[in-house]
Amino acid sequence: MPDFSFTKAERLCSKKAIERLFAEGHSFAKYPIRLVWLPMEVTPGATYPVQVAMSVPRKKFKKAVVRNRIRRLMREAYRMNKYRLYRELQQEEEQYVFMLIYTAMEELPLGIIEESMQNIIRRFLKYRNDESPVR
RNA sequence: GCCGCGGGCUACUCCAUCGUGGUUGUCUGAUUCCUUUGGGAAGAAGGCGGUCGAGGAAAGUCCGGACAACGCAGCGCGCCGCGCCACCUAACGGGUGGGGUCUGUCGGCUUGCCGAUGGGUACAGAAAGUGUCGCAGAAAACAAUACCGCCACGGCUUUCGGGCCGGGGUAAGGGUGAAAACGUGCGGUAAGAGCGCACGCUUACGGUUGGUAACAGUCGUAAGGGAUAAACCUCGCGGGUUGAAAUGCCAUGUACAUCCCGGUUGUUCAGACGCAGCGCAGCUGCGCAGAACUACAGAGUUGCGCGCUCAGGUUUCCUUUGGGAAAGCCGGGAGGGGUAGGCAGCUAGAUCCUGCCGGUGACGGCAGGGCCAGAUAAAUGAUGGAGAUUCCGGUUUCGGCCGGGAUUACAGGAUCCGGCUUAUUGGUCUGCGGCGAAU
RNA sequence: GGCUCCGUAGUACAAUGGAUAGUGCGUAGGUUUCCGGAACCUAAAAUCCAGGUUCGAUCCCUGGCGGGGCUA
Repeated sequence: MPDFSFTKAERLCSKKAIERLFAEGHSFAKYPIRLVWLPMEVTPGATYPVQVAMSVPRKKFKKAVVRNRIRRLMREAYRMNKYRLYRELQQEEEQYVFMLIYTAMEELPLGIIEESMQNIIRRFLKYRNDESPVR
């Protein structure tokens, strides 16, 4: 049985790292989520191959309750599917930081978000070595 | 029972699995330190278990505080806020009770007042001064050059009813306007007018009665006065500034680095110490450090000014002996560099619940019990089941049964409280008014 | 988190508390021209919302809504 936990070490908390991610990262979108990603130097002590942050734009969702709800749904979808990502990356010994941005204009049910998350993980694993950089 | 208006309370419940932030117990334990090499101490992270984990508005950030930092002799001017009275409160622009005023409903009649019962109310001063009042209207605030009208007088005219012209009187009537300078009656008059009188109304002042007071009643005197202060303003009261990104500590890092601007003055004085001179008791001079006053350009006092406080005042060189230059010191500014990590602040408090007592009430007092989020790219979610509520469809022996759906609205802590405002679904309790029925 | 400013036609801006809210550009129609441009004429089109003060509100006051700026 895969590990479904989602601890602090798996979250992206450093302000510097986030700034670097947006400055140098690559991205692609699969409705309703956009992924921004950046390979990092491999540190030997790291227990997780990916650190991730979720974001819901305030411009599209003015109410804090709605933003919180969508972010929780995104986190649930990531939590249930991240094992697919870890399985491959832990063999290759690669290190990445992710930013998941919600791009839809309305709140969607968990099923659609989860499906999109699986698609994004699959696409990332396939194309991560030949994506062109953004910005 | 129905309808309308107002107020209070509440915010689906339980179980299982996965996941999550704090805290705590226990186990494992990277790594570091000490060491008598036996061991001991600290401890990132993780496993398992216990326990707690968003709101009535957490929102808007509109008021008031707590708390913190800096500041604080005092005075004047300005600015901002508040504004019936009393009380509550830590405080308030909030609340409670009362007064005035406006207004809805009902009843009564003397038809514009009284009574009952609700609701609203930024409600000090317009009789200190200034400003404004478009259009209409004769006139819009020291009343008025009187539009229609009314009136006498003079002149002309006449069909003898009157008509026209002139300079006057008149604000009672018409008309205009949101607003026209007390109301009614009588007197008065050429016609009129608070011009006079009676009754009444309003306002101011003084007395008096009730009330803590606002205010109300009453008596007397005076007056008859447009509105606007959410126009300027006057009066009274209050206000130091900033705001948890405050503030303190640790870590990282540079540099007591660079550039620009301004300032760095004099006088007086007693005593102590050191040195030198002399006529060696002592006196004089110089030095060191000190006190008082003072000039300077600043800084602080966070709207400004006065005032107050603070700090700078040394060294070297040049010199025409007036001073000048450089460095140091003090103050201000520019630009640049570093960190954006951790700990404290940070959650036990004007606290919550229950009961009793005081008060019309807001609220206060006493007793007992409870601990109720502390995150920091920021924790509450997902799945399944049961109950409850509710909606739709079918069925019915009218009790229900079956199937499907929804669980809702508004909405997420960010230092913490007290209010206000705004958003809002359903349920429930309750006050008042009306209608209907029964007794 | 705190502070501050603003909201008027499609757009950029005006408007002592007072008549039918004005100007430029734009839009639509017309005149002119062989056609178009330019010019001229005409028209449509707005005070963010809800209350209050006032005889009367774009303006004054209160409360919402929306937008911008400053502050590390």
